[in-house]
Amino acid sequence: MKISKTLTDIVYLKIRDDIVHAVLKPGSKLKIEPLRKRYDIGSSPIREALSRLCSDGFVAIKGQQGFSVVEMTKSDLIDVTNTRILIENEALKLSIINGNDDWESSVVAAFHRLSKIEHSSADDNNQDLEKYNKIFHDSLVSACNSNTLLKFYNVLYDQHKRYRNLAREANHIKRNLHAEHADIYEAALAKDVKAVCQANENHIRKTEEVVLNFEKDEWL
Amino acid sequence: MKISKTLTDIVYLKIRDDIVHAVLKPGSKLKIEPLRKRYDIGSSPIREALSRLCSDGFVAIKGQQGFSVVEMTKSDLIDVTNTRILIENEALKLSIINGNDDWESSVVAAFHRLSKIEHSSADDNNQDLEKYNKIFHDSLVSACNSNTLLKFYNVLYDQHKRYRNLAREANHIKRNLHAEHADIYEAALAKDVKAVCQANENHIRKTEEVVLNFEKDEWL
DNA sequence: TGTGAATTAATTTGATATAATACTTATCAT
DNA sequence: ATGATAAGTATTATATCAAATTAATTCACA
Repeated sequence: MKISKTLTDIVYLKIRDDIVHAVLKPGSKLKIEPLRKRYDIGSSPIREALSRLCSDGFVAIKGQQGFSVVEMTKSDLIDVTNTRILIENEALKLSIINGNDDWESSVVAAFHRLSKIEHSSADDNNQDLEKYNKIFHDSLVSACNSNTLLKFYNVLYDQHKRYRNLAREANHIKRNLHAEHADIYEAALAKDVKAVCQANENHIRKTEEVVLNFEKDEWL
Repeated sequence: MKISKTLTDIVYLKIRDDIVHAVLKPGSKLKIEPLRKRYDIGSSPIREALSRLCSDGFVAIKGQQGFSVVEMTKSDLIDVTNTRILIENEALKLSIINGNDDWESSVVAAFHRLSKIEHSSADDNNQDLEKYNKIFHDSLVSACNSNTLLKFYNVLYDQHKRYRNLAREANHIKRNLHAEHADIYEAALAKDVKAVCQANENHIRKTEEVVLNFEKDEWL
């Protein structure tokens, strides 16, 4: 059997990525014809990708009035933050309870890899930071044994990432990401559920704290 | 401005309903041509509706091999049950904390309406039971003030309903649904968060209990 | 303001191209 | 000769495109 990604799959990931990185701006209309040109494909794959993104919560649809990027608002940030903490902490808890030695070593490996990137001070390493940050968080919840939690976790991770990208650009507060990750890491290896959840909540709430204190002109 | 539902919207709800009621069987392939005939529309609205259902977790897609109804399995039932309890209990908690008098009276009204149906012993009232059951549960969580939780709640409610329909048909255990609802209702009005969560968990776990004890031939 | 043509854009259809599956036939080792 | 496997062919179904339809929006004019 041949392996083959469909155009819909490809454009789904591209549009999702462009929304998360605010290349496609919150609230902006997603007209089919411009998207066709932008991604150089027909309207069907575009529409199918947008349909999936609707259920994921990145795109809104209004009957007969087309698609648009969902807005970013303070109340949405609060909602996404709280729900992400609920979901991710539950997944962390289960992962610690169920995790075997393979899980543990995958966490060790991911933390080590991420730490290296965090300490390197190259200017163009944001791509890598994003990538290995996700791999680290993925490894932590990977033993939770719940497809539903993992699905919600992935959606909320990227929804939250939209706000994180805002916070990073503004970059008021000096943030020690490595220390935050180390807190989670230590507690996870110690299998201390309560401490992991606390560290993870602190980590997630940092973004909320920064972005909620934005001045008007820093907000979109 | 005119109000107008798109064909995609309509067929999305129909297919979702047919999956929840096992008219479209778990694991079965969802070929476009038969669905076209069944719902009497073109392929695009069908494919867009199926794309949304993918992200909702009712439909699976494999690149170049089309759509299919997601399987029902014991491990999925356990997963959906646990996650639904997590989400719905959180929503209940927030609803009780935030709920004002309007919320309270909407709960009273919904409970009263549901009770009437539960006590009537007409044979063809399953449609109505489903409807007012949902309205009652909706009213309980309606003041939670979290769109994300409500979205997840709605998805999990229907995913769980697939199993509930199995349980209802088999109907081994005599189940006093009214008493279960009354427990939730009393605790909600008393604003007793802990009791509401316990009553809601009991309610949800009844289905799990029944279905997990099925013999092989009762399972799909 | 309100009404109605003109324009733009969304939705839907039907047709085409491409990939997966089923089926047939041919090949080879035992 | 027989059974297993591979290669090629026919069939079916998916994914995609492009055109047609229908609804929403804009704009001119009353």
